[in-house]
Amino acid sequence: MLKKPMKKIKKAVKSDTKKRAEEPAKKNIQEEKKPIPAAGLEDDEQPVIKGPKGKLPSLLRGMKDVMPKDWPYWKKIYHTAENIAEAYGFGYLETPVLEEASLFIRSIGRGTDIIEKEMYVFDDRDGTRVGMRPEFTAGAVRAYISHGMHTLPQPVKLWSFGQLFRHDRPQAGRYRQLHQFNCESFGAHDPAVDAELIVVAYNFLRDLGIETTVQMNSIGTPEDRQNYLVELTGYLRTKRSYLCEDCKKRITRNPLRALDCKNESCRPTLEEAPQIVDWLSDASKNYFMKVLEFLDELEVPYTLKPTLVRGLDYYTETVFEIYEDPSTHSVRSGQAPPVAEGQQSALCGGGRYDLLVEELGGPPTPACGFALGVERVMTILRRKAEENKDKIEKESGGIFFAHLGEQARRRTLKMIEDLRRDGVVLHHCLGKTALKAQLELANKFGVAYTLILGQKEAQDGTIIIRDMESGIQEIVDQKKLKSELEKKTKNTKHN
RNA sequence: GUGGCCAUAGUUUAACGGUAAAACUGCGGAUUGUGGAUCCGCUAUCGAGGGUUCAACUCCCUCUGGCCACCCCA
Repeated sequence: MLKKPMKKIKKAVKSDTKKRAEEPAKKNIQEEKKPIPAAGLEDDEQPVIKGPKGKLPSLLRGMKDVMPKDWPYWKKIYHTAENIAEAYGFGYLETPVLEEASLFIRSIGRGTDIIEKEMYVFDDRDGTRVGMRPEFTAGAVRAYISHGMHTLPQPVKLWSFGQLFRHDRPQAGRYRQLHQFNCESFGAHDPAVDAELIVVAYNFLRDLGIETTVQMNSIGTPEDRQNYLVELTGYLRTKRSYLCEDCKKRITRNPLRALDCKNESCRPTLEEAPQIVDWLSDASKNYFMKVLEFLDELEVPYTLKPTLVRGLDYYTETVFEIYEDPSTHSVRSGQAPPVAEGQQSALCGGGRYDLLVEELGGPPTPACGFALGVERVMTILRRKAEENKDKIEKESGGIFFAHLGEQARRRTLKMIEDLRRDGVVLHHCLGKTALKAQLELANKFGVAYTLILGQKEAQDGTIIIRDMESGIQEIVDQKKLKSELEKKTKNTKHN
């Protein structure tokens, strides 16, 4: 019925775009791309009812819709995060997506990629320079200070879950709008705090069925690090000719990254490079040892990774990253896993930042935290679901309500309303009159039972309950419907 | 930000320098009280713009988008 009009609309759309295109045909593309502040609104303000005008705006690069079929995964991840965080005594904190840009710049650091090329920054209508949060810590610190949380019993433990924005080049497991599960612990300089955070992240992943290993390092105090960097760059410079092109660039840009070089030819040189551990003060070394002891105690598997540094400026002492344990990947002979590319990137990263609170204007407050990439976890869960064919998504169940005849149709809504109030998950389609069509739908929804209310039943005050698997039907008094359903759904649940 | 590969219906995939084929899904139907079967019908001017050509989805360029590597990060 709708086909013809649709076709017309589509054609109209096409010809419309063609006309538009023809007029400014001589204009080059750059001109068209110029921001058109007022005109930008015009299209949107047209009444949409008449049909689409022009091309459907595409999804912004690096953005992603969460579709109904994705939701079971999201739900699972969110609830796992919630359960874990609250079990460990973290309180939920939600800070705004928008903050003064300077907050992020000051905390993350001017030279970092996140600030230099990834943060979404713009002037608000009142001229305030605002940034969309590229990470959680800065906002949490701001909240800690501005709400005077240092007067609360320490440590103050906070967890957050939400979206972040980074104008990065999209890739598998990497988006411009991303979600993180974030935990912070303020006010305690205590190895147990670091260890607890790691355990929270580790257990979260384990609860989701992901086996991981933690990579640990300490980068000491800023002074330790500075001294070490001088030494390291000095070393790399002397060995310059032995290094690959990338590493040569890294000497000035980010010497610590060079240590991580995957290039075989660099390895011998880099293995002899000075290690940061040797440049830590005794206090830092001691502290780090204690963190590791706690991890041993907690039976968290970890490896030491002297090359581990974090990309954010505020870190001090303990830093860690969590990766999926490669040995747990089910390897299919010869074939590369289809979706598994995200495995190389860290699922979680974090560390201690003892100076940040004070730097941002708060009282001197040690702190530690981690961030966990939800999309990356999701990639793994998806892959696992595919491999094991255990579908989280197929939570079949629920009930379909079919009706037949005017009288029944009229009563249907009311009955559905009552059932819903009792927590029954109901599907129905009042628009369809044919019972056949309704049963077809019921089948597609995958419900366990279909209720059939026909003319006869409507008059008798009865209703049919049809078991969709066996096809067995029974006629029940409408008044007994609730109790009958309860019985049945309980039974199926126990099965 | 740099480099490589890619872009056809909702999805997965064909073909061809002369206006596109199929599968799955969806919707409608096969005389309104019975589903998961079958059959029939409908749904794409081929990501966008420009160029070459009598003619382009098919060749070239630009843009946009996707994937991957680097970079970086979660």
